[in-house]
Amino acid sequence: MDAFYASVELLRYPDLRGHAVVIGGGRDRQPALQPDGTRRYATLRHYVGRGVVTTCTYEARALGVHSAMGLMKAARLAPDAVLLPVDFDEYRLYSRRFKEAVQRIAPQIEDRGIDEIYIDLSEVPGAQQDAGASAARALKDAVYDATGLRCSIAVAPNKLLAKIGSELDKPDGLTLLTEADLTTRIWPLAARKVNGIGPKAAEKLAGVGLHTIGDVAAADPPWLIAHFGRSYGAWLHAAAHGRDERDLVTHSEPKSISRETTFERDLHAVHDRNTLSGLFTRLCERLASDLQRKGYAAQTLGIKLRFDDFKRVSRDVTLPTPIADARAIRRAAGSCLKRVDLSRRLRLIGVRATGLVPSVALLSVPTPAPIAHKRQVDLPFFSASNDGTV
DNA sequence: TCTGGGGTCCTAGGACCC
DNA sequence: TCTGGGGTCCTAGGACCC
Repeated sequence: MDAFYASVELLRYPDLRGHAVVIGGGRDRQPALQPDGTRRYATLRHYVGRGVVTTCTYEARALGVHSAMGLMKAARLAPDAVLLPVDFDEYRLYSRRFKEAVQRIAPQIEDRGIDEIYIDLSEVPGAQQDAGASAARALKDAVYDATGLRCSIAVAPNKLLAKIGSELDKPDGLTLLTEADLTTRIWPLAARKVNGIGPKAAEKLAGVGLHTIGDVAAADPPWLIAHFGRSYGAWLHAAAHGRDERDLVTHSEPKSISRETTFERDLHAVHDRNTLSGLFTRLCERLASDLQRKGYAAQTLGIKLRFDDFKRVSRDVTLPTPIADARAIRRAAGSCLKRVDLSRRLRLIGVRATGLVPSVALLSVPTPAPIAHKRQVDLPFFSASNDGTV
């Protein structure tokens, strides 16, 4: 989907169409309705805080603003850009709508987050004609009819090329790629355009003179393996040659559920003990409610901390029996916290549940093994969750 | 005045088991 | 005075993605 969050906001605030609009920040910045019926929007000018740009309109991008940029920096580049708060419930609603519209045409889809999917066209009637152009156009039309939103589609022999191709003609793009296009259209692109080559790998590649996908394709495979490891090196070679055998993944269970928060100012474990403790408890409560709502209990609980120097640590603990209630989560997370040196100020704290088991399965579990592993924390064997399950 | 929040996957070492 | 060869689970950290 093109500039997804921003485009959803434009449906709600059509008077912002054509303006630089940035979605991001935490605090409520809901546009105020004035007596004359017009809306008054907050702008980036004078923004103070630690928020980042989640998405922005193409007009804002033209000014140099992009996703993940700090709002303070964005404010310098585009002081008059409108700043809107994120509204995930609304985006999820539109996400469902566009995915359902696609699914009516092509039932086999792989979810890649709120605004992105892979679609298997191989069984879709008519998709083999004109290299998939009319099928792609039908999908774009269906998405627009269902949501009023534009998307960019690439039809390609595999997921790797489809993903690269979908970026080539944004916004409202339609790209058709075959293996014959590899050398002319893919190889000139920056290596970073490959899904799986991130900032670190791109920097390392550039350090040895490999800048484009074609550069990587031309590199000697044993050399790539020697420098990037057996698995990643071999993958780099295959990816640069447009090879990708991955199937569509149409169903998956969550592996982890987490909640985290960045403080408005850095907090110290001793000096800000009460504030920190309250925030920590609230995170555990939100995590517990997420787990219960989604029907999971966690075998392993962990914390994530980010210090004022941006260094990150994590600790986790595996429990004798899965838990989902806030008090047990708070206790387990608290035991993790005790294992960290907290002399530095904290910037972020997070709680994470892994080893997820469907909570219905817990009903048939017999008495948990009473022998405590040395790493296990001393916790009650049973924990009752809020919905009454044990 | 830097740098959100929610995820996945991989690696690597140590404990432990057969 | 020499210490195999598998395997799994747990923990910590890091790269990457949306």
